[in-house]
Amino acid sequence: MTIYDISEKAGVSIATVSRVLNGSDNVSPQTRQRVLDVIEACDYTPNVFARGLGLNSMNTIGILCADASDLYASSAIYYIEQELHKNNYTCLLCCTGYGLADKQKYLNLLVNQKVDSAILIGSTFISDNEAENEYIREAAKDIPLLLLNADYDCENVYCALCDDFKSTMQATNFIIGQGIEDILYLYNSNSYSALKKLSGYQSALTQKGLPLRTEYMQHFPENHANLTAIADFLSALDGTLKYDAVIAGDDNLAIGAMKFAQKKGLSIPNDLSIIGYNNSILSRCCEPELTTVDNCLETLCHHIVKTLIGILSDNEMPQKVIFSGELIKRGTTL
Amino acid sequence: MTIYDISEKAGVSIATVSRVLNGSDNVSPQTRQRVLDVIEACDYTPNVFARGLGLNSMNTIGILCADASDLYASSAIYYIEQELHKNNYTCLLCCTGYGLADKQKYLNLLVNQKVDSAILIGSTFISDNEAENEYIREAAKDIPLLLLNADYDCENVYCALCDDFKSTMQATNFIIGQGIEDILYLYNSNSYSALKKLSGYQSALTQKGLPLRTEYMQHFPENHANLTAIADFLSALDGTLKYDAVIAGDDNLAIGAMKFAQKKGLSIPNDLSIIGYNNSILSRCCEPELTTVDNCLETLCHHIVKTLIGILSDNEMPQKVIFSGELIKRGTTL
DNA sequence: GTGAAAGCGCTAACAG
DNA sequence: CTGTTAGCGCTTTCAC
Repeated sequence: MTIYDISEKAGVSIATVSRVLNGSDNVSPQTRQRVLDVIEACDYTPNVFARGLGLNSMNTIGILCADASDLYASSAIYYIEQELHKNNYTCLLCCTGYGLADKQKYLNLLVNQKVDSAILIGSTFISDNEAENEYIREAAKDIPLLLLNADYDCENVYCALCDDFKSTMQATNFIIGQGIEDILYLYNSNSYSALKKLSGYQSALTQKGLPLRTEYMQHFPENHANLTAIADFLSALDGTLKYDAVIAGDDNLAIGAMKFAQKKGLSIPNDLSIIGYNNSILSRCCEPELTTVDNCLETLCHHIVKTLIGILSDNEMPQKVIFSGELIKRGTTL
Repeated sequence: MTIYDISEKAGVSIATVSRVLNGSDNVSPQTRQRVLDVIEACDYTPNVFARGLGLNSMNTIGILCADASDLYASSAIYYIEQELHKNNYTCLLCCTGYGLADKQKYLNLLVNQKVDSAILIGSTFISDNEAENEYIREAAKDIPLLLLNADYDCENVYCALCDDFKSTMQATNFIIGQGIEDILYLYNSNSYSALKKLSGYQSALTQKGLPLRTEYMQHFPENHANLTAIADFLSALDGTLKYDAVIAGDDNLAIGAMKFAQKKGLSIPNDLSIIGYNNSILSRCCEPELTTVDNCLETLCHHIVKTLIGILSDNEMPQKVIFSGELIKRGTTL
């Protein structure tokens, strides 16, 4: 069933059918209805490939994430897909992993697949080593790029992010406000956003006249889904370092810290305060529940899709929007 | 840059370029190399839409899930995407939600998008009310459908599943073996797989001569991501029902039961044993860690993609494969 | 082993 | 308001 069949049955030309299909005004109501009836009767749907070839677009948006099973990414994917679907876009999903070469390959693949745009989830796609961002600049020459929770200044690249610096600073201040000065910062990535958080931690300490001690900023080098490994990592540190609170770069790390504390017999929050980040489901499934930062993921996702639709409709859109996170106080802090 | 440009620069016809591009044998080594050099030099990539139009395929597989942020779905998506990518397929992701109408619309959308096949994640897509599966049969007329953890007998529909009946029966037997007879079964869905689990629970009881009491099979009607609501649900039941163990249809529900127990001051597993399902990250982030069923998701995903590739290569493939789950004993059982 | 040419099914000038 | 027609860029017979 093609546009030719429909045009024949409706007694019009294919151009008219195409007009009806694309909602053009230049069709008389009667003709339009006749065509619509035939389309309906035949249950006809235009061939998307032919349409794509003609329009040079298939209304597809690429979604890039390192790992779709990661809690942050999977929630983002869900929100984004919902919104894109409402706007008649289809989602091409790619899980790149954390290696630069694969990120490049995948983004390039999306460009070649002629997606209308790509959304990159998480700051892992932006490095503080500018040379490693070359692939972003390159892709942005072809399609608009939307970064979720990453900050990068480049033409045709749009960012929506949570102010991780401020949130982490607030979290740290909250701990300091309770008279705790020995605070371990635990992180897992060197992405832009991870470094912002770290720097928020540092600023809070500095502002209060507390010393910056590098041994109190620990980088956990493995996958944060391995909770036991996180606990073991802290155990290995034990004895060398004395601290009364842990601020973690994400909820997984914080849960790892809880496991460490439980193994060591520490009472939370009395002996050890813990703050996570992301307000993921993990923060609600432990006991006590985890104090964490809500980085307004849903808001960010809605915003990013709205921006995307704007761009694709040739509207001028802001290149960067920053939302504020919120500290959710639960049972792991006093 | 089109195939015409390449053919011109290489001094051959477009047919020859096309042959090189598609790995046809009928090209002399010298010509092939000359063409490849030009392609390389120009960084040329064929237009996917034109290719799609000619071949009636863009090497795309649809992935359907109810909710991509669900732990089970997000892991499945990750595994599947990896495998498909290795086989040069691209993934179109759709999150349908749990309503039948939306599932239908989305599956139909995928067919119209001319995906080569669709993978449906989770048994939510199959109902025990046969009329509601009509959309599956319909779509299967156009493209092969692969069901992950659902069982449905229909031409062009292939299933890979974990034997949820057996696993739940084993879990129940394990509890009974500890002398516990009052076992609450908590579930959240009426999907095929959910009913299989329930029936595994029942069979275990029956085999041991224990009574089947409907009030001991509780259906939690809300979203299982709301852990507090699960705990509240059990609290509301409190007093009307006496039980010493909870077997849950998934880890979320089990965590909800843990929260209930903790609120009530019950000691786990001494006062209450709890078993979850899926071996998700939730099962490892609580204290004590959750005894749960590993339903070999990764294996299922690998298998399903292998099957898919086989089908698309016109090989005869098994329509149904069943793997066995495994009870992972952790701290919430004796 | 290679080229010419006819599609694939649609969109969008352009003409009327 | 409607029809004719020329692409879009590729695959694939069919000749040579």
